[in-house]
Amino acid sequence: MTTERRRPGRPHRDRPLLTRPAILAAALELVDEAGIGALSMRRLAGRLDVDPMSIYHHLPNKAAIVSGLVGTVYSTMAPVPVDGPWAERVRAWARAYRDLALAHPNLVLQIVTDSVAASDAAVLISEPLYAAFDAAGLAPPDVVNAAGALVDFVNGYALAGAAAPVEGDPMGERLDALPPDRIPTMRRVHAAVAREPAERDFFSSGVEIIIRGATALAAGATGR
Amino acid sequence: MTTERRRPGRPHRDRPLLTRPAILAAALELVDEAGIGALSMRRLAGRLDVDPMSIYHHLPNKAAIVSGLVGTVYSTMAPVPVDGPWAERVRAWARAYRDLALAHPNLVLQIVTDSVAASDAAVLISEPLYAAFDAAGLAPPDVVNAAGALVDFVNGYALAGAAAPVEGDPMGERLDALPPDRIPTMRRVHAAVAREPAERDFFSSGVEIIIRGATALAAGATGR
DNA sequence: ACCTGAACACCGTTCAAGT
DNA sequence: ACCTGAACACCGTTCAAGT
Repeated sequence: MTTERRRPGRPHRDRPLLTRPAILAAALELVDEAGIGALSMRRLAGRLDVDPMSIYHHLPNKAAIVSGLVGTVYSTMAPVPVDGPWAERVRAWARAYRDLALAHPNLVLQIVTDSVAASDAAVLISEPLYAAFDAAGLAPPDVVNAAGALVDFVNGYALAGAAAPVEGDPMGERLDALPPDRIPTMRRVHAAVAREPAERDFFSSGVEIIIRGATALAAGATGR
Repeated sequence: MTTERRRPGRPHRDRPLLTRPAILAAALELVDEAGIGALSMRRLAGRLDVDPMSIYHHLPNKAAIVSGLVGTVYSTMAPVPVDGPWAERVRAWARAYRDLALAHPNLVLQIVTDSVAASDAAVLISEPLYAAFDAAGLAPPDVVNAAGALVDFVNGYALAGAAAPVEGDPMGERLDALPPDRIPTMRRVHAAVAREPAERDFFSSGVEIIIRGATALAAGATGR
């Protein structure tokens, strides 16, 4: 009935107790459940039932764990169609990237930061988006600018969605608390929207704005 | 010649040694110089030549220091014209907000996160942007969507600019390091841009895309 | 009211010691 | 090669004690 005490030394197994995937899986669970602040080497080790220092034999440091986590999440991005109407492919890419980010709200900050730091994994997932804007007939600089604008928009959106999950009408309450004369337009506009909610959601509208803006920009650049 | 030793007790002055603004100013210096990771109560106290615990008499905790910092930065946003062509006002707002964020690269993450968490200060600065899109004649839902898309874009852009300051052609090198068959479009597009750099910078293009997209969306919604 | 200093419960990481 | 455990240099914050 005595709890077995772990002893140092190489484990007598053909397979080691600890593996990189097992560590990352436990870390992702921890972050999903308790937030990025709860991810510490000691807590993670506790969850794996192992000495904190054992982890360092598989991942060099905590930063490597976090970027490993982000890489794992990138690898779950849903596939995007490689043919069909280009605008539909842009929409599909935006949805897939957003879903990836929002699947792990506690990791959004790291996902977004890594995406803008342009790690290999982050660069790779952008290819279908470039291909879609390229298929639209945009000139190379326009492809880069349109894809960048869309990525930045989704990054900003994901950050907002994760930081301030919407319940009821928090924006309305917040606006009511501020001095009316400082934000007349915001109050009026928000009141109008509250009376008659928009038929298209905020995310889709942002994507549509960028799709139409990119085509307009390209048309204008080539002389209309 | 002996360095004077600090003694506990209320200081015999008409003005206290420590004030909230003095603490925030020292904290901002610390963050600007050494990064957000260098901001600790002990280091900050050292810089103020004070016991770490003294700070807690002016700010309740470290989180309050960080949000105080963000608030200070918001308060430095350059004014945006309240009349003139609406698109020009949108451009001016975007530049002012971007400049605010990039003025303190080590604080960008906090600025952006706070902006999406919609603190009072973050809401207040958006009023001129709403006013500009309202002046453009957009319907209320379109105003909200266009302003949101622009804010999210600039947030994403600022994050990218701070996380990966561009030197030389890092994107080109990164693309060269990846398997060519995985990113054919990105390679081709980037090579074309490298040969003939775009005349308009990435940030301005993003803003322009959103301005044009918003007007196109509004025109389409009203039946044309 | 405002400042100090010891103490508590944590961190990430290095290093030597086990098998 | 892989796991352990003590140790080092940090954290944020509470609490009692000074004036």
